[in-house]
Amino acid sequence: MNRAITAEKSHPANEVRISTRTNAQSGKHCPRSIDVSCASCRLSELCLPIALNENEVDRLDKIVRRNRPNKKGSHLYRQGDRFKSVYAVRSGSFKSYTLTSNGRHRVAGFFLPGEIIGMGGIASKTYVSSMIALEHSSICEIPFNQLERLSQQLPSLQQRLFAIMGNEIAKDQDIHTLLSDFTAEQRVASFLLGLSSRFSRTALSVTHFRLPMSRNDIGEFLGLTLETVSRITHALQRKGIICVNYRDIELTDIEALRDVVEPT
Amino acid sequence: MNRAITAEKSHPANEVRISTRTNAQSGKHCPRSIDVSCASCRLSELCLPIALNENEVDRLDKIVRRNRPNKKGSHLYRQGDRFKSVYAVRSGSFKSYTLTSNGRHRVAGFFLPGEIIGMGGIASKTYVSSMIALEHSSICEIPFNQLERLSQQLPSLQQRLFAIMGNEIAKDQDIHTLLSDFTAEQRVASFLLGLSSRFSRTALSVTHFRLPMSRNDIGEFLGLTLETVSRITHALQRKGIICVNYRDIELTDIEALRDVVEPT
DNA sequence: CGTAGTGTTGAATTGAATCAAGTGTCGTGG
DNA sequence: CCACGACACTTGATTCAATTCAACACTACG
Repeated sequence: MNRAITAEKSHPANEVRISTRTNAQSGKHCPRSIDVSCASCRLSELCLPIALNENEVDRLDKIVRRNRPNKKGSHLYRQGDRFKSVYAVRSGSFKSYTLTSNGRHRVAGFFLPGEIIGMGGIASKTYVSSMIALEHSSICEIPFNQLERLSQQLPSLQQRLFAIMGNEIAKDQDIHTLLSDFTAEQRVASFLLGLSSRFSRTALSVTHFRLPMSRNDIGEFLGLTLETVSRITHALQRKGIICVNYRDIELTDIEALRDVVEPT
Repeated sequence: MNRAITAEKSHPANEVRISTRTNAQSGKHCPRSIDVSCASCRLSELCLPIALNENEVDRLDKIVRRNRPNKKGSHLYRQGDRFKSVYAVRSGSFKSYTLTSNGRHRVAGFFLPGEIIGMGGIASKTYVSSMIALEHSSICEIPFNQLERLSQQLPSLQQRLFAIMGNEIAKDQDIHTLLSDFTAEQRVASFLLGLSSRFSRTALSVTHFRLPMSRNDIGEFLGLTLETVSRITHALQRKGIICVNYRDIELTDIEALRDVVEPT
């Protein structure tokens, strides 16, 4: 049915290499390139640099490490590792998961470009979950003690950090609502809407995207089984609200989808 | 069965008044008193002042407002109110709740002495949940822009704030696990253990305490109905693991309770 | 001392999990 | 480049844990 050509697909993996070419449209570098500075990164309006002036971004830039891209399935860090850095997703996507006491997986969250990873480890000095790349991805590493020191000198950076962390806390409250109040159908609908709005900041289309995660991942995140996720997506399709083809999702009626989450 | 005399009960409500008497045992003021300084507050090892030196605590102390005690059922703030301050619980307890789209309540969390309230509002500049006193309680108000300014000058305060917020993020992940993975029995057991360890920092007994919240509150927090909470607590009692008498809880076999959460 | 609110308990119902069998897709190695 | 095998996904039948509905008991507060 849907032959999706997503933004991801337009960057074949073998195109990822050191590059200094500028992005034709925006004058900003493709975030896949290793040597992109914060000032020239296409994601600078989403990420840490918001509200920093040119000089401040330069100073932030000096402590950011742009590592080699992460292969699909590779770990950024593991639960229990010593906390050293937070990370900003540059391209691709990650999932964080914990191993529960009974040995089962549980997905704690998904992370898309522009989002900050690893803040759960600040207090305990230990990462509280493992982080794994869902596809070929790249990140910026920011050593936290340096970030702390710098935000001591740059009030707007400190402010930005408090805001990012406060936002994380607020977001977790929404997940709490979802898990304690919502039916399976509401959860899946809410999940798709959330992904859509997060994709909208970087992807080509708000209504048509490719899921980077499996049904099982979605289930473990939403507190459902993979079978239920599959059943629900197809039920939503039968109602004409979305169009599913494996990981290819098209939201054909966003209003109806919102109505599933909050019946009016 | 259990005639509980809790720490709370030993401070009759009418004892709460302006006072400069020092606490006989510790030389520190009773946290109920309105004019207790941070330096002399019994909770200083739990709250913001940890890791601050004398001079730093004094400067923090200057921006803290010690408001009149909150009556049971009174609101500290409401969902949607403009964010101005974070609060430290001095005595008593609070619950935060949100009104979901369908008009139902949902309890986001409970807050005990020494814990910090309101950080979800930092990013949006608006409180994301309402906060209500579960009993006669008192708090310290800390205007956030002043706190930000001060932590710009005091590295250890900034560090402490990052740690508190990071801890909040890590804690939310545990709740996520609880809600997506645990059975009703595991949730209740985990909830009781969590309360116990939090009470242990300020209350007289780790194994015997009085719940400040109703079965309905617990249910809304754990994603269960009040009937289920009631059934489970009595099932745990029948197994000899706890002893319930309305809001009076005694953990008679903590090891067995841990075993309910993580079967070995 | 009465009553509204809070908690307990039972029976019936149901939404999602589990168990099970099959189909489709994609990455890999020949 | 194609074929194979592993994995991901779909779909159906059955089971079960928790909800819902309902009636009643206890407590605590004015």
